[in-house]
Amino acid sequence: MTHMTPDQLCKTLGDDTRARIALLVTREKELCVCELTCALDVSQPKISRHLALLRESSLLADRRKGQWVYYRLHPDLPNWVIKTLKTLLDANHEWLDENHQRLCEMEDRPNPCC
Amino acid sequence: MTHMTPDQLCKTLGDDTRARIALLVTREKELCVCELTCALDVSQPKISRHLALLRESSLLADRRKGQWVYYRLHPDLPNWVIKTLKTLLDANHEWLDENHQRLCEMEDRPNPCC
DNA sequence: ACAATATATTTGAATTTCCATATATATGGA
DNA sequence: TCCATATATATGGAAATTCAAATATATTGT
Repeated sequence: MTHMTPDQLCKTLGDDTRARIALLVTREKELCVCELTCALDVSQPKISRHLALLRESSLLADRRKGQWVYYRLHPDLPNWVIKTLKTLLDANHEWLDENHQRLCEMEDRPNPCC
Repeated sequence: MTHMTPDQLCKTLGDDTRARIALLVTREKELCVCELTCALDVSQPKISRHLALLRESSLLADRRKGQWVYYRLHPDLPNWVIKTLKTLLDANHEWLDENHQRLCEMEDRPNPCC
């Protein structure tokens, strides 16, 4: 996406699943699909579909590492987008808590971090 | 709305018309329906419908003053919502510029300010 | 009461979004 | 090559969203 507008960013984040993915990734720096599937406790195709939208909107970037595909915030995001994500994250840790918990308790994580 | 979540806020702002209204109101403190109709150059029923959504999501509050109805940011908004709006506004003045221009050039404004 | 202005709501159709299910593709190990 | 795991995509239908057009309501002045 050449130039993200406020409504485009918000539309991308205006869905429970995508907002949780985006804020978890903002918090954890990098997560793979199976970690997100576990953290959100939804089906893999559903996660994958929302990840595709987040990718297409240039909010997330992906890289494959072996059998896993990792998602992170897109390195070219304008500062105001990062700032917005951080504001949302900082004020809503409680809202994300259940997802974060499940992530921490996940077994056989590719890269356990907590 | 008892407790706004990030995805709910973003969903409300995830539409061109509503994002422009919200950011213009954030910038100008208070605007009436006819000012917004002029600034956005869209039909009155369209503005009114989106204002209803912004009202129902508790993002905006309204007050009637004579024949005009003024909209402002809802006084009970949590800080992170205000902060998010200001971040979006500060980084996107250019995006709003055309609307702001039309507002300034509007004739017979109830309360001209620029 | 009537007319003019400002704002809100309803209706119906078109479009978009979302999900579950099924299936396809990619990688690594045996 | 075959199988298991990880991830992506296609399909079809339900639900939500959006708009234009028509209409309703509220306020003010005459």
